[in-house]
Amino acid sequence: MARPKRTPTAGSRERVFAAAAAEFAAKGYAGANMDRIARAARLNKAMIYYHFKNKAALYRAILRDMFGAVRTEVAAVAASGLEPGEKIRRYVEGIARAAEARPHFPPIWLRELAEGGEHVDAATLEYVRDVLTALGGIVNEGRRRGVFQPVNPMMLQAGIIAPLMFFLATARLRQKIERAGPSPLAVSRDTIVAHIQRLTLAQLEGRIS
Amino acid sequence: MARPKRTPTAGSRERVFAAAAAEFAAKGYAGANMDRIARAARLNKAMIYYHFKNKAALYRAILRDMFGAVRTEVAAVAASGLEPGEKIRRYVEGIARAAEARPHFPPIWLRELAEGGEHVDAATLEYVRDVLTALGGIVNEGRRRGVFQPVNPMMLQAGIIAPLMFFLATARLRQKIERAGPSPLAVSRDTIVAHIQRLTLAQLEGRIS
DNA sequence: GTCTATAAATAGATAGAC
DNA sequence: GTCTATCTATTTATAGAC
Repeated sequence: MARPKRTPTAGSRERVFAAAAAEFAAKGYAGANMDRIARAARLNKAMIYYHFKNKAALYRAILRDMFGAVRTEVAAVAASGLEPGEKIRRYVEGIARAAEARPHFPPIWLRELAEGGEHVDAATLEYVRDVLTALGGIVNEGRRRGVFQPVNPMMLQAGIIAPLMFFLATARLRQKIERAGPSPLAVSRDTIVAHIQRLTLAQLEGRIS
Repeated sequence: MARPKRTPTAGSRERVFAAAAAEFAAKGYAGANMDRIARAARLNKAMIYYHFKNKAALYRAILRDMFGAVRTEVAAVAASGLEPGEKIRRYVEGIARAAEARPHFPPIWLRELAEGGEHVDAATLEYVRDVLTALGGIVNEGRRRGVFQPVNPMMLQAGIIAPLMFFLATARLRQKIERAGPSPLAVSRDTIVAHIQRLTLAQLEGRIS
C-alpha cells in the first residue's frame, strides 16, 4: 500500500499484496503459505521478501490497509454536518463499503476476532480505537440533541460489525446450506445493510427494551 | 465425546479432545500443531493417531460436538410448551450456554464462518440446518398466534449468533483495547445475552423498522 | 494403550546470479 | 527487480518396541 504504481516495479508489490490478502483470508495467518502467495502473484517467494520483511510484516500491512480504510470512511462521516441519525446510517454504510472493496476483509476480521487480535500491532489498534471513538462521538452528539438514548458504544459496534461480517463472509456457506436441503435464505447486500441500520437506530432511539 | 470414561484408557481420548479444541481455537485448522496438542494432553503424537484417524478427523469430531450441543439445547426449547416469546429467549440462552460450556466454541465458530464452512462435513451440516429449522418453527408458531411478524430466519439467526460469538470470543481483545487508551467498555455476559434477547424479540414484534 | 524414533513432505527465509 | 537453488526447521503421519 502507498507507493507509486507501475514504475520499474510493474506492480509486483501490489500483486503480492492482493495474493497475500486472499491467502490469509482463506487459510488464516498460520495456515497461509508463502509459496502459494508467490504463485498466485505470478512471482516467486524471493520477491515477497524483497517487498516485505517477512510473513508477519506482510500480514500487518494488510491489516493496516483494512482498518485504515474503515477509519477513513468513518472519519468522513463523523466530520460531516449531517444529523446524528443520518450519521449512524452512513457509519454502517461506510464500514460495509470498506469491507466490500476488499473481499478478504470479512474473513480476516472474523479470524482476528477469533484469536483476540493476536496480530494487531499498535498502529492498527490505534485505527480500531479511532473508529470506536468516532461512533461514541456520534452517540454523544445525538444524546445532547435529545434524539438518542444512552447506549454502550461497544454494544452498538458489536451489533453492527458482527452481523455485517457474518453476512459478507458467509455468502458461500449459506449457499452450501441451501443446496443441502430446503431453506430459502438468500439475502441481498442492500437488505442486510438496511436491516443493520434500522436495528442500530432502534437501539439508539430506545425502541428495543 | 461418546465413549466410556476412564477404563483402561484413563481418559487419554478426552485429554486429546480437550487439548485439540484449545489448539484449533487458538491457531485455526491449518495452524494447529499435532505435537503441541500432544504435549498439552500430556501424551505424544502417536496417541492422537491411536484415537483419531488424522488431523481432519480430530477437527471434525470437535465440530460435531459443538453443533450437536447447540442442536440439543435448541431442540429442547422447540419441544417445550412455552409461548413463542419465551422460546426465543431460551433459544438465545441455549446457544449461549452451549458456547460457554466450551471455551473453544466461539473462536472455532468464527473461524469456520471465515472460511465458509470448509471443514463442515455432512453430519455437522445437518445439525446446523436442524438449528435453523427449529428457529423457523418458533417464528412460524408465533406468526400463527399473531404475536410475531414475518422475519427471515437467517437474518434473525445472524443477529443472534454473530454478536454472541463476537462478545464471547473477544473478551481478551476488548481488554487489550481498553488498556491502550480510554474507552470503558466492559460488558457482562448476562447483559449481552439479555441485550440479544431483546433485540431479537424487537424484530419479531415489529418494533424495528 | 503408550512410547521412541524416524520417514517424508512442506514450511519460512536467504544467497547470489542476472 | 526478478529469478533459481538451497538451507534449516517444522510438520503430519507411521513403524515397531514394550
